[in-house]
Amino acid sequence: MGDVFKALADPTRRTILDELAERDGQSLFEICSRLAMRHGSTSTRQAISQHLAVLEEAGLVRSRREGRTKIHHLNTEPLRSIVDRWPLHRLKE
Amino acid sequence: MGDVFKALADPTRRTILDELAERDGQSLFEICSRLAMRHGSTSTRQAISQHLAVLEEAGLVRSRREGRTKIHHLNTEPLRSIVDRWPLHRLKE
DNA sequence: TCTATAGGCAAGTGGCTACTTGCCTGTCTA
DNA sequence: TAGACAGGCAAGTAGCCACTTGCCTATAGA
Repeated sequence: MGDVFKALADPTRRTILDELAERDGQSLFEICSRLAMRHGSTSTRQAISQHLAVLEEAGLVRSRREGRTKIHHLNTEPLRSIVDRWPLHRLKE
Repeated sequence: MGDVFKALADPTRRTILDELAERDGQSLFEICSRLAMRHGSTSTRQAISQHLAVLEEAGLVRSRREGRTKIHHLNTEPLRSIVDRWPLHRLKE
């Protein structure tokens, strides 16, 4: 299991999570084109592919094969480890 | 303002936040010794100092001077940007 | 079957970053 | 005021990481 925090450290990977949060279940090429169109990304397919691998290692993205395409899904459950680790409940003191 | 995610990417920095969460308001030397004693850290004073600077840049640590010592406080408010960014409310679906 | 499509694998490269090292500044106390 | 104590500054180094490049595998459709 990869490091969730390290996976989140890269801005491109965070944008990928944004994109999947907006439209879940995209293929690699869909993510590439939508990232370029809507987020002004210049990353190549290989770069995105490697980023997705890191996100998958960290458990933030799950994927399933469908023929020759690979569908990617967002999984925010690992983020709970961040929320639970430090006390967030100090609103006003 | 520094990058909160990048600040959290380093395990040593996360341990510093753990330590401050347990006992808030410590000096640099206190953090150093307690990190070595209780967390098995081997980091030098300078390393810790630089980590604290990164955490302060990210707003996760606030500090105030008290004579020749510098007291460090935990500030978890920047963590909210992580929690609010992606939908955490998918418990079972 | 041939070709286009969707994606994977692996080596190489440049830049960032954590850490070290050495020295310096400011503050308290005897 | 001298020395100990708390911390800062800055240059250098080594390892990691994002990205590229080139080639390969597998599936779908004509």
